[in-house]
Amino acid sequence: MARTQGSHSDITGPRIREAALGLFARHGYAAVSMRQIAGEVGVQAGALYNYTPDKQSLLFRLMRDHMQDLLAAYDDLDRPGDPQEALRQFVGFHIRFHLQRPDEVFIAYMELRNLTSENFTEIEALRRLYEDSLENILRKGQKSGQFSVTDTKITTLAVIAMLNGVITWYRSGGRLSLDEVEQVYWDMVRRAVSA
Amino acid sequence: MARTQGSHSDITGPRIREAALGLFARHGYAAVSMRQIAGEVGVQAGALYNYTPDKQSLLFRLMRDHMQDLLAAYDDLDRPGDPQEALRQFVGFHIRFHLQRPDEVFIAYMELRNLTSENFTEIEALRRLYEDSLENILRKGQKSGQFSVTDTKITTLAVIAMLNGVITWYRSGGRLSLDEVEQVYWDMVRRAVSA
DNA sequence: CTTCTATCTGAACGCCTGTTCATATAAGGT
DNA sequence: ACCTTATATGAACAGGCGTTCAGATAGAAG
Repeated sequence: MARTQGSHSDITGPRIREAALGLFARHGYAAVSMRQIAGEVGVQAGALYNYTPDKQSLLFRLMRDHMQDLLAAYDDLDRPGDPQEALRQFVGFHIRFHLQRPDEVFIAYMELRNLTSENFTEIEALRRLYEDSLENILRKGQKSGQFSVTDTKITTLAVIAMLNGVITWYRSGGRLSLDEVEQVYWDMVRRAVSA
Repeated sequence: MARTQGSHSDITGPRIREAALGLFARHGYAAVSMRQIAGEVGVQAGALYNYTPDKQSLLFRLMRDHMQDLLAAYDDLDRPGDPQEALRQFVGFHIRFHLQRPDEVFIAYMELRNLTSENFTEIEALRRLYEDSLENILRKGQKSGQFSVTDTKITTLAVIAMLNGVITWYRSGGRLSLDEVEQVYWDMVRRAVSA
């Protein structure tokens, strides 16, 4: 049979992306086959090629869309002028945004090496944009004397690495609430950079 | 031909592990074939099975040996009694040890999901041991009033995540020396936990 | 009711996978 | 010089891979 009931492009497309997202996150890009993805959607492997030119593009688009969503969401915020407040906002935003999308985040930094070099370059550029927004906050605070950081670039990477750690252990309904987690991390970040 | 000149068990064995280490780190466990590893060593794929029962064991032993080396190296240190000094030592040790073994470190946290569940459990236990040694320092400092951390477990994970970040960007001969990097990170960690 | 077209199937393509094993050979011991 | 044994080859196995495509079908359009 073909074109089974209720099965349309605008339904199958997202379902393929969701299935790929979950499987890539759980088992890794290289370990997941197109047939597995198709199986999860309930379709034959050939049908996937109505929605992606190939497996690589499937991965790339997941990562690109995620990075673009991240940048757009951060851009949408009303950013405080005060560096300390801006940093606090960044920490909260980063934690919450990433905890809402564990699979995307996992893929975005685990599967970089499985991108072709052109695709890697593009994703790296997006990531750099995001890091720059944190670095700008740190530079502003350094200039105003509110922060004291030896090297804004390293501090940026260190802070983001620290915040990313949260997704490896946080489980909703666990010992700490989201607010408490945010508070703990904010305390550490604030003290780590404050003058 | 077989048993080519100068080719012995005690040479081929390590060479296989080295080849696997580099390839797993660069391309990921799932993306590397036994034939690729054999090719790098200069033997046929079948010969690998004189040294490992299967591909999974090759990965597992690399990870287990790394974790054991890490624990042994840390245990060998003369640990200071003062929590502040102990923390400083931990930060320096962690950065230097990990920068000396970028491939092992990369594998140790990227390939966890490719371990069978028994193997995963064993590696996780070793990792926990290492994390515990940091948590003990934090707890001691908290008790003595030198540190002020809301949650020692989270702080432990946050500090390690931050320190691990260094291996993603540090290149020897780059802008900063190892000493400078250590200093920057120590400044951040110290302030992040200090009372 | 018929036609058209988007959507899917199912088989096929050539190639690669981890692993096994009979066979060959070079080194080490006597 | 011979024999043993560790070590390696190279072919084979069954199965999986990403991708393509002719053909089938269901829903939309007229």
